[in-house]
Amino acid sequence: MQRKHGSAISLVGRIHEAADRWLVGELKAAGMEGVVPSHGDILSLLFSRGEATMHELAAHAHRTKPTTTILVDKLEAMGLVRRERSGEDARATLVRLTPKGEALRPAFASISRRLLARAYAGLSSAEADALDAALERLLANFTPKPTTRKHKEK
Amino acid sequence: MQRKHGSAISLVGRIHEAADRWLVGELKAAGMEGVVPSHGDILSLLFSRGEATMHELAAHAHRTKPTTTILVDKLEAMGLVRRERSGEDARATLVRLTPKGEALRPAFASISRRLLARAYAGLSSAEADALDAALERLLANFTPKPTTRKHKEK
DNA sequence: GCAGTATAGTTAGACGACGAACCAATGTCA
DNA sequence: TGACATTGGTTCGTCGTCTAACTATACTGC
Repeated sequence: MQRKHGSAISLVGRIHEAADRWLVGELKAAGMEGVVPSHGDILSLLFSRGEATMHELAAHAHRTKPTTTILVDKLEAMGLVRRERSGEDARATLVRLTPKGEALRPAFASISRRLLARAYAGLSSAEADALDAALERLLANFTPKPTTRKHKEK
Repeated sequence: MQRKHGSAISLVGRIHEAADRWLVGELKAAGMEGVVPSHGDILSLLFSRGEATMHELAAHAHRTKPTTTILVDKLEAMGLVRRERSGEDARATLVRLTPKGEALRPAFASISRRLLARAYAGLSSAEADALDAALERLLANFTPKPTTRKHKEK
């Protein structure tokens, strides 16, 4: 009996951890010591949208609201973002980049680019596409709620 | 430039989390409330080897030694394993299954089997092989070079 | 208007994991 | 033989994350 396929889940866990470690190192090297991948997800939405509510940030980072509170607390303490009460809905908090946060945009873009380059290194374009498709499938296989939502963009 | 081909890292993180949640649920359903995937890695080595040192368990579970100490503490508190001082090397601790731990073997095998079935569901055998190969590649891409530990040149 | 419910966000407590520092036993070698 | 380095494990403090419970504001139907 040859070694059968079946290591995907274990590999996925290890890739996740290795990529996170790599990211933390790059962020630190770029002068963002203590910034962690989830902070990156927060910032990434702000870079593309300008402002966002805690709720939107949580959804984009795939983190819970309490976690998002803590993440934004830290970014605020680092002076990278600021909170602002929404005028339209007094319950909502709008988070926005400070100039200091905005200044990180290029470093972030560079790290993102290098992350992908490193991840897909050694794979042909076709292999990369097949990988993405297979991973989407795996995720769907483990996602409890079948949202039955069609992919609009693929 | 067509979009896409670049979500692998994000997907990997989400698959990892989703699979962990699924596993925790299955373990709980099998009467192992509070047992977590890393505990499963510990037990899995014991099922196949009979006994192991803390060091070996840590390596197999891809966890640090302090973490492994805590993991084994809990399994011991649950009565699933016991520690034993090694006769050959008084520094080493041998961990072994208790009868109660041994009794979990079939439930564990079932969960493992269903984990893989679920993960690879919807993929052909060729696709599954390609996925495994691509994931091995990704992991290698992020694994700090263990080979040349001398001066590195880029 | 107001009661009941839903939504935005925070606080509190728990847990898994890690790095640093530590102790104890073993190995090395002059 | 004895000093020093190495290895096996644990303790301590911290971090990121989660769930549950809480506050405050908004919405809805009568």
